[in-house]
Amino acid sequence: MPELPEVETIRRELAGDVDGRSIVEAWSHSSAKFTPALDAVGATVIGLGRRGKYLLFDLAPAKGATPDAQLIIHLGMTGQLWVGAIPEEHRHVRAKWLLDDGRHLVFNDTRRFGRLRVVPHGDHSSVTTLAQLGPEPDAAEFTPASLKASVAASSRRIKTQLLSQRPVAGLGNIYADEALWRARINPSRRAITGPDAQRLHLAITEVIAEGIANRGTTLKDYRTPDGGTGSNQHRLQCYGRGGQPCRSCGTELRSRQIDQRTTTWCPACQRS
DNA sequence: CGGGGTTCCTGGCCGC
DNA sequence: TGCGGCCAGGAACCCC
Repeated sequence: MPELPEVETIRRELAGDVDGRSIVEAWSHSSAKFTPALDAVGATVIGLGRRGKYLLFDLAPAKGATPDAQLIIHLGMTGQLWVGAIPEEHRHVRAKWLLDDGRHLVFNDTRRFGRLRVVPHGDHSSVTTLAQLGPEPDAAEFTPASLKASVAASSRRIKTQLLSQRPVAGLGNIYADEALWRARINPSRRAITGPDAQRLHLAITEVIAEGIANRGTTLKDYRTPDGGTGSNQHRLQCYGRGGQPCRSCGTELRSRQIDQRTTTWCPACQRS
């Protein structure tokens, strides 16, 4: 499931193929999640950015002009994005844009949890999670103090809060479990101390940076734009390891649902 | 406005 | 072999 490291890897590898390209025509699946793809026809892509798990294509009316719109794409669970041909096995193309170099920007999404939209440039008010998104993990505004304050503003469980994208942007189920394990914080906690916040802040910045360095975590569907896989799945210490021994202390890791998400933790290292 | 519940989706896997 | 049931889960959306 593309989280920040996967989306950032896609952004880096896709940017050179779309920058400066005009969109000649578009096609989309009939779902309202994808039909806004057609709104990008006629525009020129003059930059590719990212906030959290959202890709932001800067669109201008002409090459080199100031952007007046943005194509926002969220990849959901199984979204894939690349520039080039559409091989036979990709049966779940949900949108495609013909570029002025004759190639297609392709959005393939098996389970249709992804979505996209074209908005006035910088106006994210119609994408609520994006509008309320917390700071990037590597931003100066993201500090142990900001993390502690954000968590204190709600009484929900820490795992739930991290997935809400408000204390910090970009964590999904994988990197949230990894960060909490590394910081030795129980996912069911509803408040954190100053030292907890220090450890969790460090753990989040580390797991995200390492995920990017490893070009993302490929468990099943995630692919980079060139069709390759990430390698971070070989570095996971906690996610998906319920019933197996903790890599730190040997205790059997436990799993249970928190807000309908499978959550794994070490009952010894991550005491309540 | 925060928070809880529901919904969207397909494919892989399991047991019968 | 076929098939029903279950599971994976990010975020929009509705409602109180």
